[in-house]
Amino acid sequence: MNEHYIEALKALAEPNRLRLLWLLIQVNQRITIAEAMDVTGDTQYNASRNLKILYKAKLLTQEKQGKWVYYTLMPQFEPHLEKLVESVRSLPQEGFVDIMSRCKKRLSMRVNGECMVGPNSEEWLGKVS
Amino acid sequence: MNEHYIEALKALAEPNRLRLLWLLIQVNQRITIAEAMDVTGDTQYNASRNLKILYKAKLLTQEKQGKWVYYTLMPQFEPHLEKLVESVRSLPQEGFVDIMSRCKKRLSMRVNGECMVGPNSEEWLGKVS
DNA sequence: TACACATAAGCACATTTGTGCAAGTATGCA
DNA sequence: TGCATACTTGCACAAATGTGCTTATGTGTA
Repeated sequence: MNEHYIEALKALAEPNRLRLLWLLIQVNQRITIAEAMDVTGDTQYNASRNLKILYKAKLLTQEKQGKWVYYTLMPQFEPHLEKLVESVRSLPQEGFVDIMSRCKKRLSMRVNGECMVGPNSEEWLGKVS
Repeated sequence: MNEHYIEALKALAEPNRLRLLWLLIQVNQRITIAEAMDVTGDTQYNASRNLKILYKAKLLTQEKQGKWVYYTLMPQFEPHLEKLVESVRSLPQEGFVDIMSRCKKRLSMRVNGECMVGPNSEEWLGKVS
């Protein structure tokens, strides 16, 4: 009954995942695992695993497109889950400014809203060096 | 920075503690460990430990009075924490009806708003048998 | 002072959770 | 058809977390 809610709380009670969801809320945009890796500096395993955990907690939707997997913020309709997401949304930006600018840089490499290059590309490394 | 927030999420991501906080929100009343034990059926150790974890996460306040320790919902002023508590408040009552009636029974044993009897008292066992 | 009782703390142990490494699946492109 | 690339899964292991049992602390009362 509220196992679903507990699962969402657990998913968020980990700094990397909280950061990921915060990002997805703020940029209001779907994101691939490759992009998440570049932005957070996480390994491929962790980026994939953490996004999947948020997905299983029904906080994100998943959408496969060619060789990319896009994750998007999932709209919530039950009041308690809606408020939980709002709570994350109102987290102060303080600790997130760096991540936020990296994310914007990474998303600017899109073409027609589509991710084009994989993780640790030349283009990306040039941009953030 | 948001370690405090993470700590609150972790504190809530456990069914017994979520239930305790939900109760404290709903009854809008301080509660002793003895009363929590009777209401939830938890052992003394777990009731004490879980209330303390919620207290350390700054979701409750603690107040010692004679041999009793009262815990009370702590008002939140930062938006993200305020909304987190509101999220718990809007959890559907479904799974909590039983606990809620037990809690009201237990609180009706108070005298002038003070807890008088310890856990597993004759009076309590008579009431719920 | 001695005793009863409410709560806290220490220890051992099982379960869960996070992480790195390595192998597997699936898609796009030459 | 073969290869590079995006992502997933399985395994081993360390760290964190939940629980029961027992023992300590601290308060009220006779």
